Amino acid sequence: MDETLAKETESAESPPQKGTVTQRAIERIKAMIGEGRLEPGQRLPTERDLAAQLGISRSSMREAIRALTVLGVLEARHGSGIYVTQLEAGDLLETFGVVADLSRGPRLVELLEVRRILESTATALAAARITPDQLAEVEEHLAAMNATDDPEEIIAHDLAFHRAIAMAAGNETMAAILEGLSSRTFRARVWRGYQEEGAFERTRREHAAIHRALVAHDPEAARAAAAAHVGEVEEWLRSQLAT
Amino acid sequence: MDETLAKETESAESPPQKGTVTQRAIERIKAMIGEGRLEPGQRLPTERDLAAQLGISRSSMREAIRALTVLGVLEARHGSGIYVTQLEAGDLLETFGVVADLSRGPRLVELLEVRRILESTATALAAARITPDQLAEVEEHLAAMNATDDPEEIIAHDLAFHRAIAMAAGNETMAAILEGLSSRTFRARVWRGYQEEGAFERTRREHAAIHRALVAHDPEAARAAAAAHVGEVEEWLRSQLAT
DNA sequence: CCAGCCATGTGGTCCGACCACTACGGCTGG
DNA sequence: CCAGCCGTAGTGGTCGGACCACATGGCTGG
Repeated sequence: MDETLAKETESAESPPQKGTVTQRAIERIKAMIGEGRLEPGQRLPTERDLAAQLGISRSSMREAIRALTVLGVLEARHGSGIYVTQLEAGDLLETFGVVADLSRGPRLVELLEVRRILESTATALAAARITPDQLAEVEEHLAAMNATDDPEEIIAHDLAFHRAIAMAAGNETMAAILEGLSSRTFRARVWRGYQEEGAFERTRREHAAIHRALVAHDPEAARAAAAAHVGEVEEWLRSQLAT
Repeated sequence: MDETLAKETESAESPPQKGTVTQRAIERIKAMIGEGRLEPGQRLPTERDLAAQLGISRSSMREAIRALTVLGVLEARHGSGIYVTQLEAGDLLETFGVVADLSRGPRLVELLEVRRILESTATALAAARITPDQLAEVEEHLAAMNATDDPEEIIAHDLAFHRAIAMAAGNETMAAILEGLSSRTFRARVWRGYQEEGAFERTRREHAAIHRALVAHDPEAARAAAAAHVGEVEEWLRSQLAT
């Protein structure tokens, strides 16, 4: 019954001891992926095997896996196994939405400032590169947004409108960041108050301006229109804070 | 064998059933913070109490806590308790570094493109707003970087140089994002090859140009210098990919 | 030959025990 | 009386095992 000594014999480990066991496991797996020993889409060993390999309990290994799961690095399929995600921008930047959801006050303005910078550049790039097909999708959402007065639907198409433009800019990473910066709950929180001031008409005009610039393939006009569009919301939010 | 009915009797729960128990716990805690029921810095109930409150096991609750910990929302202090972080930009955007570390190939270029856009704007803002104290810190790192030839130290001061500028721009969120975009391992990976081409001299000149623009409080010059600085690395990396 | 069942293996959940560390308060010695 | 030590209760961290829910693929029976 004296299994106490069994622990001492394991002293031949490489990393002496730093941080919690789970934290080390997270780093180990991250390193495996970083070094290319685990390819995107590849299936990992079972939780039980992984735990055995790293010499930790299954509980700790599960915490490590859960952590990497919320980070968008791993994906667990019940009954099937654990897989490495495609490690695409969308996978890894999903957590960005959490930042937007939990930010308040001054930080919301900072977030919008970042969005203004990125969105204006993305829209300018889109104006130069957008294809007829992509332009058609943008127009589709623009029309759908003007055809309804259900706030939910308006927000959804507003989001899709900007997403389509970001995609046309040809930088998936930027598109994913902007997606997070405009996450559903974030928009809902801001729009509630913003729309009460009859800002919908102004929004419609601003969207039309952006659309015109895209059709004309005029990057500078697109940049200005997009910056003004986000800037409007930004200024309104700034004024709200002063209250 | 008919233990099937035992499940049906539990129908008196608030959330019917969606996703895993742990996932629900994560959302619940996130919601508590979002609704303001948990203030930054506040201490949470013990793991055991929290698990009991949500009607789940301690194991599942621990996974939820671990998930929120890696997201920078919670902080667990061994022997003391679990606390909500200050929810500042730095806390929540720490995970951004993971994206940079795990990205490869074309995505690295996209990442640098985002950085170029943000860094150039941040540097322009800094040129307009920087105070003598902040400028002194920038110069300190600039001098330290030129005074040594230890690659590790150079990278460290290079990072600090840009961080100081981002801080001077007055947008902590942007600074935190840029910090993640220039994470240690990310820089190390790129620099290894970049410096081999004797790019250090060019880097030094570019930093000097940025510094001059800051001293002159010339936003446009600062924007151009910063964009060129990041653009150089970007172009080099792009050429590497073509190989 | 094919549909449907079932054995197997996987992640998901729970339990209970113990360890490592912190914090706090009482106790001791000056 | 006070300072400092020390014990103790309480917390997060780790472990091992058991069982459940689900996915898969082979097998069986038609």
